[in-house]
Amino acid sequence: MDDRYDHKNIETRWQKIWEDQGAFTAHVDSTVPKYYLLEMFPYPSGRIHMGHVRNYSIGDVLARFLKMNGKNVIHPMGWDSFGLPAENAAIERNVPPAKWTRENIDYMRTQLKQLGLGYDWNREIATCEPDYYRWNQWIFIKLLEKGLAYKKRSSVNWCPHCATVLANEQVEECLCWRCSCTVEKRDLEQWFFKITSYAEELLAGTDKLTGWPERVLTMQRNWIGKSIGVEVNFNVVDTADKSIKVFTTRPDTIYGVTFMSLAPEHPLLRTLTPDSHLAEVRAFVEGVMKEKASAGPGGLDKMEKKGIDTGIRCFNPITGETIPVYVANFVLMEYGTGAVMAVPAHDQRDFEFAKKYDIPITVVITPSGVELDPKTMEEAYTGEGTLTNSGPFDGLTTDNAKKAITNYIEEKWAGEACLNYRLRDWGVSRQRYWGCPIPVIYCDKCGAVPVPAEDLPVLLPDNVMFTGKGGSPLEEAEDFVNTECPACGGPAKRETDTMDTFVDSSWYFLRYTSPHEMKKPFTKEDAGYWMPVDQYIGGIEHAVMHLLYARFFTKALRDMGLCDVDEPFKNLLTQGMVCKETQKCPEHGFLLPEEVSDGGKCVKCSAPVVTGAVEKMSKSKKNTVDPSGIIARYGADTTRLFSLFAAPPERDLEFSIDGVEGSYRFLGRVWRLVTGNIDNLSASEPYSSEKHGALESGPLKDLHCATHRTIEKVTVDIGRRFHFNTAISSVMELVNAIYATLQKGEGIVNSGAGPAVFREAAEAVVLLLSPFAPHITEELWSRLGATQPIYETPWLTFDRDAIARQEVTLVIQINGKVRSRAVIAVGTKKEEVLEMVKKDSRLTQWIEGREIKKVIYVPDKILNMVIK
RNA sequence: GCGAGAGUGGCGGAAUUGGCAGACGCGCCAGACUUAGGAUCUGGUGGGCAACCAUGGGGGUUCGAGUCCCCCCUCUCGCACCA
Repeated sequence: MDDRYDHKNIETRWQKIWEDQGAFTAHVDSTVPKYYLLEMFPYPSGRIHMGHVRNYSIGDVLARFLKMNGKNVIHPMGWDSFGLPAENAAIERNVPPAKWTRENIDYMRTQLKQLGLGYDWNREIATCEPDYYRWNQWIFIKLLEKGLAYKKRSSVNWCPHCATVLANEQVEECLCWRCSCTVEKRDLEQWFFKITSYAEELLAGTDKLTGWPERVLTMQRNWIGKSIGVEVNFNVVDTADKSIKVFTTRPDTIYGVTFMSLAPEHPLLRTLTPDSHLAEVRAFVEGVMKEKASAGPGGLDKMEKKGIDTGIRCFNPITGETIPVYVANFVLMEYGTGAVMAVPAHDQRDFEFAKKYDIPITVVITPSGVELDPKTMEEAYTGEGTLTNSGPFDGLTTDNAKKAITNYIEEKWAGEACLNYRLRDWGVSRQRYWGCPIPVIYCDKCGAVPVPAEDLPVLLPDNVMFTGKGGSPLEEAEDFVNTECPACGGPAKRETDTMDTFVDSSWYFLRYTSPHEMKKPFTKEDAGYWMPVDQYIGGIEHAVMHLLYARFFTKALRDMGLCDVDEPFKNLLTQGMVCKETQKCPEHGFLLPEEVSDGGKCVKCSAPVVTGAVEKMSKSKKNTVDPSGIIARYGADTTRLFSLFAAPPERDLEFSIDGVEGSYRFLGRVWRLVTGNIDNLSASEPYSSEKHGALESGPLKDLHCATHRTIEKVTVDIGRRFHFNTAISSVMELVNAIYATLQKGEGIVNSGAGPAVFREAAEAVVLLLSPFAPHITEELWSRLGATQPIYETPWLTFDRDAIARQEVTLVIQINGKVRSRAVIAVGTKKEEVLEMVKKDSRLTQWIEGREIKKVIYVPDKILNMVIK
């Protein structure tokens, strides 16, 4: 008997069959409902990690399930293959980035195939290939024509270590998101995409994305940061036409303004500060700048609020009062107008500031029933209330006053209502080599000229030097830089910046629909059929940047007439992280498993090793697991099954080798169930009541019922809830039930309808398990005599009659405590149940001599008697 | 500080609509087969001798609460001087 579960053979064989037969090739077919399933494509870093395994296993379960359910599934895969690591490899190991990247892609593609993932590899794309990035450039030029791409000099975040510009989103608490070194400010000419033009639509869209997790939507709303308010001009005293513009969301408090605060970077400080205060203001501003630069991570919020009087005075346009203008360290130049009208009574920051510098506090909002006294107030009152000390507006509620005072300000030409967004335009320039060249040529006569569409792509030159000295290698590539002006033919120079790699990933899902199109990024027909992505799956780390940019691109492309979708991703699933416990030596820090001896000692110093917290797998914590090793030892099916069984997709997954063993054991159990009974199973066809007659009560009927219940549960769990862990557990239960039936006696499955019911159950196990463990199930399916592979086999439907029970166990409670159970016919009436209860000996001790005050009866479920 | 999510056996996790808490798996215990077992199969396994007690803690609603309401604690994530 050498028919053991040989995962290696089975998996390579079926992977070849799927590939040879083009099992997962997708074609447009308007007669079949389409389903676009997409997982975030990986950066080709060299090897896949457990996070990929999890992400792609989740996707593959859905792809296979939906295909079996009659959907025309498109399930593509590709490579987000521009980016820094390739360049670092070039600097450190002298490998050209293109070579390094392509080799990584080849290796990782093999790894993905080893997992048995059902991708349409005909649609594979790599963003670093010219036939992809030429369309990046094409779109860039379109954006330029539409006024959605522009260049401006601006202060940017500069990472000295990575020698590049970072987007705001790539800066976390003043540190570079990749290398964690302190980010500096630099002034550079940068290309920007005008995402702010779409701020309102991007925000409004968050209310329509009902298939997205609420927290992702919240993060995007926060990021867009819309606020409704007024810009108000405060005229400067002793000048004819100078004014300072402030932005406020609280026009209702304008009668309470007692001073104004400017950001230290505010340009008017230079021109308006009187000579008498100039030296003092300059010293203060310089001090604050220094402090900000050295504050480091999270330092800003800990900085003490301070400021000084600039000597400038201006008029409150509504009250006509003269107020002092301060410069304050907590006012942000980046937000609003960089100037704030200060209302100490109703803003906590202004309150603290006013207390510190003895500035008057005027109360203009009265909360209901409380009189505020500026002398005794200990904090600002920021809530709603009724206006007071506000001239004609006294007595209005805050809400009404906002509207009324805004109108009044507009009537007096003192300002206008406006919306303000925290969202900034998207800076896309990167001083890097391994990215998509920005298709612009600079000519002394004609200025910045876009490269004509027929000259695309602007190819990345491969004869460049990597010195690692900072700056872009493209700047040194003279063949690349020196060119002709497309407009006048004169000598000109190319833009040497490349695009942020988030540009690449902002439309790749559209390219998948027309991966071989030569004349356009994609065709309207293909996109029209396949888009939007029905289900997108990926990590929560992309909640803001990638997903917001992709939404922006989709809308911009729509407005260029290239496609008809408003939102690219209908449903979004953010999977949890893959974690594992860490091991730590007090002396040597985190340890690899091989650095821990059998006795739990550090191999370097013999100190006892502490098993630390369960944390996200990362190289620095030395708690990673290479999926290749797991696949080699246990097989792809086991690896997939484990990563789907140990936790629901959206939660974190804790890796455990014992759990992997458990999954492997289960597959072995399924294997033996089918192969060990193959003669019996082959001799029959699945049970049907017409052919085999109705089943009498007993083990066979129970097994038939369990089979159909499992079909129902797995169908719902995969299709509606994405709870693969419970789907798998219910298949395990069915397997247990089959074994238990076999245990009850050989005769049961050998005679009468036995073989048919057994076959039906075994087929259900194989088919229901197939999205999770596709190889072993294909193998067993063919051994069961199937002529059609599982991926072409329809999903199982369940028989309502088989599930319907004739009898149920009724729980009988006394005062809410379970005291007995009774098997009753479905639909038994309350009176009949009460009759039975009276005869139940387990209940007499509770009921006898007591008064039954109340009886609650939930048919077929529970009977609760309240007694005294 | 604001917002979101979570807290259930020794562990990962079930419980879909307020109705038997702990499915399924891991681990552990016992047994069977066996030269052997890290294979396989079978049984047991929240705590407590029991009545009973148990879903982070405390109140409440209800015949009945892991599930609903109020207060509090802890953890994770996101945002954070946003005017």
